[in-house]
Amino acid sequence: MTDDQARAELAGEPYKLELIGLKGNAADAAEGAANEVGAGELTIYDNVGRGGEVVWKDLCRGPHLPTTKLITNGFSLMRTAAAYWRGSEKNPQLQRVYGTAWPTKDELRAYVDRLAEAERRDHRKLGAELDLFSFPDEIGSGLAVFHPRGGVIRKAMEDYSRERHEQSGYEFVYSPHITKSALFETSGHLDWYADGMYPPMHLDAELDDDGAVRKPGQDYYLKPMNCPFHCLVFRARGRSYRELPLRMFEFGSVYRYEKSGVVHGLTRVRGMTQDDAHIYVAVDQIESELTFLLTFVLDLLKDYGLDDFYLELSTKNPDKYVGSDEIWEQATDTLRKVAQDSGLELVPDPGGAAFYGPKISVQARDAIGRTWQMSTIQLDFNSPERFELEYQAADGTRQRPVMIHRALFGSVERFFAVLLEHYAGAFPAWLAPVQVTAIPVADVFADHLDAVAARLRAQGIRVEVDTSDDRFPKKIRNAQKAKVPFMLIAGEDDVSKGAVSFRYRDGSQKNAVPVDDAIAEIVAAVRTRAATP
RNA sequence: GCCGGCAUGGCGCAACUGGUAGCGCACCCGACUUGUAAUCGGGCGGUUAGGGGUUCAAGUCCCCUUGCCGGCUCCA
Repeated sequence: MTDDQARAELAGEPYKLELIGLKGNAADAAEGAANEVGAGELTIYDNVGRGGEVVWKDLCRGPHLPTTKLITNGFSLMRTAAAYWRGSEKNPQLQRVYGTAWPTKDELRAYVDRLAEAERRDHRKLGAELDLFSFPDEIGSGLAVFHPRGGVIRKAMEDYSRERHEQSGYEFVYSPHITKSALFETSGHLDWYADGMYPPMHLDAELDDDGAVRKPGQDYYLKPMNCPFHCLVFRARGRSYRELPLRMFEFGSVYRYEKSGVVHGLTRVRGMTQDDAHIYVAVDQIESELTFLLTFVLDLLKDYGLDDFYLELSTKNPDKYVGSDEIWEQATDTLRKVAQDSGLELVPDPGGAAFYGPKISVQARDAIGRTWQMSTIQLDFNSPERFELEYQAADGTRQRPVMIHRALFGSVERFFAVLLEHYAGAFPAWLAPVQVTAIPVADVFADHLDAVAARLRAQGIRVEVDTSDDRFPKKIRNAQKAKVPFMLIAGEDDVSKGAVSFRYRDGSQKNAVPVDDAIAEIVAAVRTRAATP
């Protein structure tokens, strides 16, 4: 039908009238509205009740099912929520009702099961159950504390990361949590991202009795990023081309004032620690350094147990960038080449780049097939300029380095959450907060296990002997609930043979294992960093 | 930030249309000394997130604040 006919039919529906007005509008199509209204003829479908009467009618490109009876078996309403009209927060909100429809009841059930599985693995729930971390209200939204058990995991994660960075030629730096506003004026963050920062701490000016300024007032900010500090480290003395690539690494804690509605467990927080590195390279080193870096990143992620990746290439947002088009193009081409050479799937993300340069991000699929954005590798032509970074080249000229930002975990908190959900709390032995629980069948056998535990501890294994007043089956249950990878059990039989019974987290068991063998197996399992059933 | 929902001991929950907060687990004490996911008994613990209001009376009703959950938007 024509637009006018449609307007007449839907005269009482302001939003529908707006859609009719958008039909075929090229400008809106470019913004993604093309999916809402096609450019062809308008069609309106009548939705008919049991008696054949028209219950309501709606614009729809169609086609429609002749009857909803077809899907009543696999249909379920899931939830309701508010959504902005046409996806813009400037527009009014409408109530959106979410439903899901499947060809069969079984497929619906499978879908609902997947949701239930994701809920079972929810890191917020596991974090409380396993006593890993919490978000006390008194501290504030999006600000976590790690409990001892979570702290052990986090320390193991960080220790291994440090070890690998050290082997790969990174140097460790440290920077403060707050800084005068001047630093973020230089970096440009106050211009672009002041809204995302915690508001400043004002220090008032100090005046002499005669009113002269003795000490000017000052604004201090919590840092939302580490890069400006690293640039200052670079600039702290003259640099030579011989030092490049110069790789600076820091577990840097940053604070970002995320909007109240977006904080979520450990995956979206207001205070976090980034495993942040900034690499300063000469222009002709970009490609080789990126290749080296991507290999490093993927290898390390694999060691933490993620092995299913694809890459995303985020390119220039035409409304939000600095630097010349030429250098953007060149950098984007280099990133694309390195990504393609990796052999991984490459997905474009047009307009997704930061204002200062394009990036590659590594997306990882977890144990139940969900994807998480993990590491990012970003090129930055802007910061070296703003901070006037220079090095002396072989020919004696002064050159400007290019900066590469990269975070491998993204943030330690977020990576912690991803691993917690990936493993559903059953961390591999090297990360498990308690690696071995030793359980005597009766108190009299505890000495035997104490001796075994002492030997394990000497090898750096985290082991506890359960000498509580609980009865034996309860102790098994407790260790099982805590998802401890290995249980060593000793009763009369084991003690008389100088052995232990070796129970795994999956419930399987080997009896009469000589103590030496049990210790060797545990030490080996921890050192290989392999997943533990 | 926006829309909607929610907030009861550490955790999970209960308390009819307003009528002086209960249970399980955890924790503490005692008994039991046990062969593979919960031994028994006793006890501690809450001014019902915080503040204000309505009422003879508020966990229950109203308002504000804080926080959480589901989305939207955002994510340097």
